[in-house]
Amino acid sequence: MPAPDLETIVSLAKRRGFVFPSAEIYGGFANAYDYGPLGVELKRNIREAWWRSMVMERDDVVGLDAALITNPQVWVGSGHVANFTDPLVDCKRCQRRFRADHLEEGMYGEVPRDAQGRPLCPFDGGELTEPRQFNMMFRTQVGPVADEANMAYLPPETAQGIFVNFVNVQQTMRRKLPFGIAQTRVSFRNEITPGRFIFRTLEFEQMEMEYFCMPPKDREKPAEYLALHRQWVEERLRWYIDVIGIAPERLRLRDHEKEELSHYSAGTTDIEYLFPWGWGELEGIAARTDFDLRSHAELSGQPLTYFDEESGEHVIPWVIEPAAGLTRTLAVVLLDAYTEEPDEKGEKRIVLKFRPRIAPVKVAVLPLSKNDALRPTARRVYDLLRPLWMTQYDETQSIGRRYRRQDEIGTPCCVTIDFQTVGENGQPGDDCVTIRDRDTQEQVRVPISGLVAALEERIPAARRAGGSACAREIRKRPAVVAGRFACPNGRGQLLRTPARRQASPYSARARTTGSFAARSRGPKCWVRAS
RNA sequence: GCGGAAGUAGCUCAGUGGUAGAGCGCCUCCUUGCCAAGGAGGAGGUCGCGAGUUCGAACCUCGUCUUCCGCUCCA
Repeated sequence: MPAPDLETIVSLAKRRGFVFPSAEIYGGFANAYDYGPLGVELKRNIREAWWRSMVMERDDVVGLDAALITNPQVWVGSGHVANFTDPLVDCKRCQRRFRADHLEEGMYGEVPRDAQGRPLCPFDGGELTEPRQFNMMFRTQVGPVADEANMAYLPPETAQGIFVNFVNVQQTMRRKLPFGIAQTRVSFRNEITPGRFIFRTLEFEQMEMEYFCMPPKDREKPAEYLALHRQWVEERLRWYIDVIGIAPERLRLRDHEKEELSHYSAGTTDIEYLFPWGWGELEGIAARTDFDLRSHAELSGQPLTYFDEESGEHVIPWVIEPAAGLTRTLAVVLLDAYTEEPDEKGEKRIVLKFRPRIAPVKVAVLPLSKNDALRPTARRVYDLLRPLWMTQYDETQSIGRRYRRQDEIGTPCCVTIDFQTVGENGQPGDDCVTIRDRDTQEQVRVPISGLVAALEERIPAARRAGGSACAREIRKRPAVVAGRFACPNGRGQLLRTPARRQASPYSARARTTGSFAARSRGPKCWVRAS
């Protein structure tokens, strides 16, 4: 079905406790949202799925959690103090807004000018306001005295905490290139533009990884480096399709144009999603070269280098950065999971078809009716499941209504206790319950003693540290079909054919790089979770 | 930040100067034995907030906050 419009999702998100406008009792606050009981679970599940794919299941990436408020020099070294500032001018006549530097750089062609040579509005020649400096970093101060010496920034991105810790991590973890450092945390940007729901907010959570590799032999033609960038682009695209379950037809890759590239980047590819308002960025995979390490080394005076045994030289690693938006992914997951289908009576059934591992609530325990005979057994089943999965118990109103409630929050399995379970009219119960599937609405009857095993078929096992995939999902995964990956969720072929494994671009580190390739491309990654 | 539109119950909305409303949802009781059944009852709104006009304002005026659309911006 086509993607729902944004209002449908915003309304559902609030009605069911996923996302609330922030501080609603005080009239709200622009570009800020609060995550409700289901939203926090959904967010946590996405974050954990990322961490699992990026850190736990890999042997070449380690984690980090750096301070948010830190030495402001970090943001000088990163270039944000200088480059995150836009001089803005407005046309007094038509109210259009421009960046003063864009006018001077000829982005609008030859700009009309007044007698003093100052630029005028390129559209109607109106007078422009004086430029106002606008830095998108939030400032605060540390300690009781509010002066410039105590000034600090809230981080506008996640990457810098990783760069400043490069040597610490590399040495304590005894890492050889290539390796990565991953981090998920909140970032802050003083956006002047209202966002669309949680697509653009003042604070947002990012999931970033910096992948450090040997510098190319030829800075100008870093073919191997760009090939590694391409590998990561494909790896990350597959994550959205295979792990999170986003429809491939609503995902695309977009390479940044030269003019669009950031000050540090040798190339950036965005993974975009088809939002209700058009394509929008979900994740950017940037080839950051050695910009950050070099810049921090120069400013701090500390060498941020890696000693290459083979050549006997200290080198500054080059970096690939897959930077994903966690809160954006959450918006996409809600949009993409939303389905409406007619039921038998022609009524609308709203279902959030989350992947089981992403679903905020995994199981609902529902006695067939609110009857004292059913309750003790139902509570016993609830107590059995609660330590294993996020579980809800509901006995109010009709069973059909409760199924619909669970459909609307995307609960994959409902466990129903009926009179056959507990027995009636003097007949003994069979101690069996039914499991009702969210998507097919089919039911199977299983003994309570086998309930956990039966649910593990459908839901990733909570006992295994969050679980990666459920048994049924793993069985569904075709490895490689005729040399091409097929999509495990049955939605067709992936967008790209995996290239033949090529000779390692980093001959000195062939083994490590090879393991990257095999892991990301080979069939192993499909069956890993079993 | 500019222009336009909007803000009334949890959600969707009606209500054009004179008693605050509907449907759905939610809660309780009864009923109900597998996909949003039915009955009875109930909670919940100083109509975004503040000021003004008026005998009287959800309604008119101004300000303000928030949201949406369009610009603009987006390392």
